[in-house]
Amino acid sequence: MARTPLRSDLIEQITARVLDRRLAAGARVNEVHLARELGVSRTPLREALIGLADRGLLVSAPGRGFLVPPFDPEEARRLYPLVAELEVLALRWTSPVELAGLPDALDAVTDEMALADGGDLSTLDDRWHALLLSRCPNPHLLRLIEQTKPLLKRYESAYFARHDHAGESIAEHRRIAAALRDGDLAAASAVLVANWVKALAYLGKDENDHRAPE
Amino acid sequence: MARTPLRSDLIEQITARVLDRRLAAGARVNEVHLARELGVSRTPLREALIGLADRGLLVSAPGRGFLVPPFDPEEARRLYPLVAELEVLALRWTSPVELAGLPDALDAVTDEMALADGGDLSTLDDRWHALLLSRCPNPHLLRLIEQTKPLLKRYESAYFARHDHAGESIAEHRRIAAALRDGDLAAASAVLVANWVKALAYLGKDENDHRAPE
DNA sequence: TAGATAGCTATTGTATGCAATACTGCCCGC
DNA sequence: GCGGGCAGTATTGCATACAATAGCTATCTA
Repeated sequence: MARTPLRSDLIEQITARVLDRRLAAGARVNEVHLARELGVSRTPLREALIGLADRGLLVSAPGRGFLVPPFDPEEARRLYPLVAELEVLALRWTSPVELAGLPDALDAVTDEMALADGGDLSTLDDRWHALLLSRCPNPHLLRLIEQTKPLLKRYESAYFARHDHAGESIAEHRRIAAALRDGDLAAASAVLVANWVKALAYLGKDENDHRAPE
Repeated sequence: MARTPLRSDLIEQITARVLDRRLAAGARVNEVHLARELGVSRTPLREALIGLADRGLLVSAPGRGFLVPPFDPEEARRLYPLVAELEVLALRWTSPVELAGLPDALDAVTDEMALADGGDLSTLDDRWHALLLSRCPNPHLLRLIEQTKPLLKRYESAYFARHDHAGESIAEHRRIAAALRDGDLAAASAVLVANWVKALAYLGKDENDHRAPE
């Protein structure tokens, strides 16, 4: 038998398709077609779809299967502060000594960001945030964060591509690391929230680009 | 076809079985037996199990199916503050005018609690908290809370039964409602967190009763 | 011509079937 | 007596089959 269930791989693949809009916002998911395309049967595919629906990346319409939720500026306005506050909470629950050990590693990733361009930026940003939270001892909080971020990334995918604000974001990352070095959790949290809010602000500029074609 | 998918009912029924320990902590879930017992086939049952595993109420052991996670005092110590902080966040994001409209309805539920006894207390407590959060405009945060509470309830089930602290909890509920009436969000939040933390403290007293039989 | 309706197809929701792994008990060797 | 290995069974994971609804098209009616 498979030592890693098919549905795990499928969740990743389908998530990728939602994020890069091969599965368009507002579109229904045809189980037979998608199963053919992914080379699996409907059973594990449905299991994956259910998992994604539980996380909110898909919605289940009884009798009509699953569909990709339409883009909704309001939803983005709710998701960004939510992730920001969850990350702050994770920081608050990380022991000071663990936090003190993070800044060097964080800055190393930031250095990479300064050299990288375009598509890599988003990946490195993910790595940076994952590292920031990596010492939080509350696995349930981390699970909630991991479940929520893909929803946000759907909106964020255009952020790094369209706006040349990488420098700004990088500077904020360094400020957060510096604050952690000083043991100033409040300052780190403030900049962290600002970082997320700013991402939302940039997003708002071209929110119409994200609407469902209808 | 079913207008409400079977898996929804199954999730409720299985959740109930986990909470009242008909599905014991640490035990494996036998899909064939459980499907027979619930009168459905394995397919929707598995869908329900996967949904529950996504929420953390079950864990998936590749090749070995699903099992009920063992009780872990450490986990309880993480879950209670998490739910407390999430509820505070929900309160923070509820508009002041909406909040001002809540206390009367909240106290009505509290009145019921004062009259009720035993098993009903937990249900009423749930109703009270649901009402408290009902005006929060962030559906994703509410979803996270709803997903997390069952995990906590597994630990909490002994709380209301074993300790005669109902009066204390009721008093705190009234203090929260009063603070909301005064528009004092900080005070309401503080008591709310204290309420959750106290629940955890009581829990700790007989945590050994919650261990898995092994 | 616009709207309703009936029949047909597409698609989902559930059940069953099949293959591979994990568990159990027993036997054997040490 | 005890641990390792082997055969048989139990159980999972995936695939397929079936039944019922949702949606679409075309025709009919007003």
